[in-house]
Amino acid sequence: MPAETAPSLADVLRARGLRLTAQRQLVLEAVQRLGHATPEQVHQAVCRTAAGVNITTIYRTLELLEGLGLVTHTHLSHGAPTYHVPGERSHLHLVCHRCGAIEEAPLSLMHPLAEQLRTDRGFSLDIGHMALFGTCAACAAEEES
Amino acid sequence: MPAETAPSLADVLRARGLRLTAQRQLVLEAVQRLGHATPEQVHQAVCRTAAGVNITTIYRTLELLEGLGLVTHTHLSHGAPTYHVPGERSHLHLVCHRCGAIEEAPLSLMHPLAEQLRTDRGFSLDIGHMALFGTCAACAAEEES
DNA sequence: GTTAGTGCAAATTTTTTGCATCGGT
DNA sequence: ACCGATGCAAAAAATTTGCACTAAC
Repeated sequence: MPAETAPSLADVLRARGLRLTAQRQLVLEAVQRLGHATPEQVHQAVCRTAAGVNITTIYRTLELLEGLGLVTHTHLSHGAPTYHVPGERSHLHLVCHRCGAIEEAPLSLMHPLAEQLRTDRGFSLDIGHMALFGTCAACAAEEES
Repeated sequence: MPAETAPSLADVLRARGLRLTAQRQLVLEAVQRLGHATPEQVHQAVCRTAAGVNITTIYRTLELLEGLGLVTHTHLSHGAPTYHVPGERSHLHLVCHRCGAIEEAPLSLMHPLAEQLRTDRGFSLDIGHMALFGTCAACAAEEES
């Protein structure tokens, strides 16, 4: 088990004098399980276990967890922020601007670029989850006709 | 002057039986000039020339222009879609998740990756404008402390 | 003269905020 | 018991839709 990947929620919270609540556990768990999900989707997932949880709490909790470094968000396709656990289930998203399809690709494709950015400008690419936009093979074929 | 970069708005519209209006000209012009801008910013820019233009028209026109391939949108940092002319003023955006800073980098960094994606999976990366997320040098330094 | 395009207002959708209550420590 | 966290309702943003009027063709 990798040492840095498992800072327990309880510990992180306690370290800052924050409280461990069922909602926070559920939200983190949902984000981990879903891989990448919008606040809406997290809400639905959480509600499947604890029906009464308010959407407001989801937003507040996601924001908190992000501040704590336990989750991050990126923007896949259309205006919907999606949250995920850094380093977990890592892969690239190739989002087709034309048909909206999302395919996944191995993260290793990014390594050379990540390396160069770090060397050249000290910028550490978040390669946890990453969205790249373009035109998928199918749509590219159509456009040529 | 590159041949493919200048399909006149009038021509594109006429080809589809659509009408050339002042608003459409102004919106396209604003997107070109601003480089990358949210609907809101486009609205403000347009209103500086033609005060009465409604935000609704901005949304509708951006959608139309995107359908015509004259502009595209991507999501920089926080939930705000930004529109730009494909191939124009091209550069990478490096968005810092921590402090929100956006720095620009030359597009050439992406070429190897773009090449590989096209070869491997037929995916044409939209390298017109592109946002990469991560931690900037300044924030990375802070985090180490 | 036709009919697409625009402006306006209202409806939706998404996210944020204020405040009383509840529950972790 | 204290004070942070939650739920609820309402506010604030952001985006979309319906419809009558204007203007491009």
